[in-house]
Amino acid sequence: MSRETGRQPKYQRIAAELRAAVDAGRYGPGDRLPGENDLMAEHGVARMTARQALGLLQTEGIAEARKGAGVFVRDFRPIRRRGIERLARAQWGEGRSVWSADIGNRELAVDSVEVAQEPAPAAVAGVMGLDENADLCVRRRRFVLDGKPVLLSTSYLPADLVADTPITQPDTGPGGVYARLADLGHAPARFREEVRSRMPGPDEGERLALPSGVPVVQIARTAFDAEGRVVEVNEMVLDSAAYVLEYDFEA
Amino acid sequence: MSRETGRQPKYQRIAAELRAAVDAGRYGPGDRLPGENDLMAEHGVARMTARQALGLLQTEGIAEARKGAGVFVRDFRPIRRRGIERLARAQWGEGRSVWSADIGNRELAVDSVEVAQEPAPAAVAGVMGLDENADLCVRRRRFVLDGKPVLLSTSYLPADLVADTPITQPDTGPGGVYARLADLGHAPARFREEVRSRMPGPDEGERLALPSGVPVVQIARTAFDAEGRVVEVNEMVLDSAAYVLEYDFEA
DNA sequence: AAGTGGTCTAGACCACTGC
DNA sequence: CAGTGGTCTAGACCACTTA
Repeated sequence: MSRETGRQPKYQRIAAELRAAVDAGRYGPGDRLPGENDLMAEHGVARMTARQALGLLQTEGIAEARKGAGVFVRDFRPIRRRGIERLARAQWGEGRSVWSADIGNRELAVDSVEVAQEPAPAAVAGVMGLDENADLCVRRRRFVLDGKPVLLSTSYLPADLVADTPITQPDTGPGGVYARLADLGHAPARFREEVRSRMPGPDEGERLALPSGVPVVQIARTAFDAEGRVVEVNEMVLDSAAYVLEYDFEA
Repeated sequence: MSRETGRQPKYQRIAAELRAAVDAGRYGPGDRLPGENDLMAEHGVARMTARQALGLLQTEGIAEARKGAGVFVRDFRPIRRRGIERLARAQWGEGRSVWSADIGNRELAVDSVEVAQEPAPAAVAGVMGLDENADLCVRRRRFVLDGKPVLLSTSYLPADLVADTPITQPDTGPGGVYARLADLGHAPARFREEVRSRMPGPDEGERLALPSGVPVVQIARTAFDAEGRVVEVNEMVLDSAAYVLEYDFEA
């Protein structure tokens, strides 16, 4: 009878109903939601309308479609990435975090490494105070957690600085790139991290195996040595559903 | 003749073509892109297919639809938010940033203030070490830049600590909440910021006037006084297209 | 083999914007 | 008022997953 639906598109009403059901716990992480056919029958709408409703939940990161299988509730169990190790644990101790996050038994591993010498992208050249097209050593890595890719890292270093060092090799040895920079007398002394968020490009979405509608976090980390020279720029692209970034600092 | 299109859906091909045109600068920020009717004619596809292509660009944050007007190229001119003021300017100086950002003449202003006493949300109660349902002073604010809302801030403070102080008033006086906490002998000494990104809920999208497909950045800032007591939790939701977060720190 | 989501068509009506 | 994007229908074929 009634018609108390208000002036809201059908697909939004359907999405709101499903969203409420998830919030209320009637569907938990990993559970299968009603599919297109279910919604068409329940609400008497066309396929495209049911799709719009389910698409909205995916856009919001609540649900994830798996071809041929169904639409499922996503879970959010992020890695906690501490930007400032020095302060983190010592001063506070654990347990005072807003978002719980287990790193626990799960293992973060490098999936692929690629080292090349390339001309500097404009933004990186600007930060380093180089000419565009000046050569850089570029290290690209992909990190996987439990088999799922979660982080793309592209590290830029001045080619002249790192020539003929292990930094130009896939395996940089114990302590990694920063230890090798220290060997060269250019240990990083300060860092600047710039953080933003956006939707992935098609290439990034693929390399991170992202369900559609999941944003990425982009971190541009600049490393300065004691003299203030920029010795590295590292551009990272993170699956936003996989990470919480933590920064601890003093007033 | 040929059929060298590869095995890619039409709407992705159309979107890729538009994306390339934007990247190549053939469409600049604010320019109008070909609309649904244009794409239907040019590519000989149905309306829904043209819509999918344009929808993809919006999902990626490249374009923004304006009802009745057209689809336009978005621009990204973010505010630079410095997490760690103490270090930022003194040690480096400006100009070594990957993403340029002007704050310049544009003014960040508070749009609405709302103060209330409410029971603690579970996550906040946990951080503060309180019982759930313990009363908190809750301050909700919205910030606008050039008339566009960019930040929603919800600040939680222990009700007993701030009772009968200006903190319970909309206007907290010079120096704001932190100055008043200092007056009480609980000046914040340390901060923890937890940063994540996700798609906005429908309410957030509306309150921030977000075009569809734009993610938000969520910051949970915990303030500790010198004794380690949690004196404030501030949950912020930012328009990701409006902000770059910067954190400077030492190795 | 049955069911699922992914893509696509060819129509339609509406509200809104811009002139 | 003409054009735009927003919503919606009623079909269709395909690739994929699950069993």
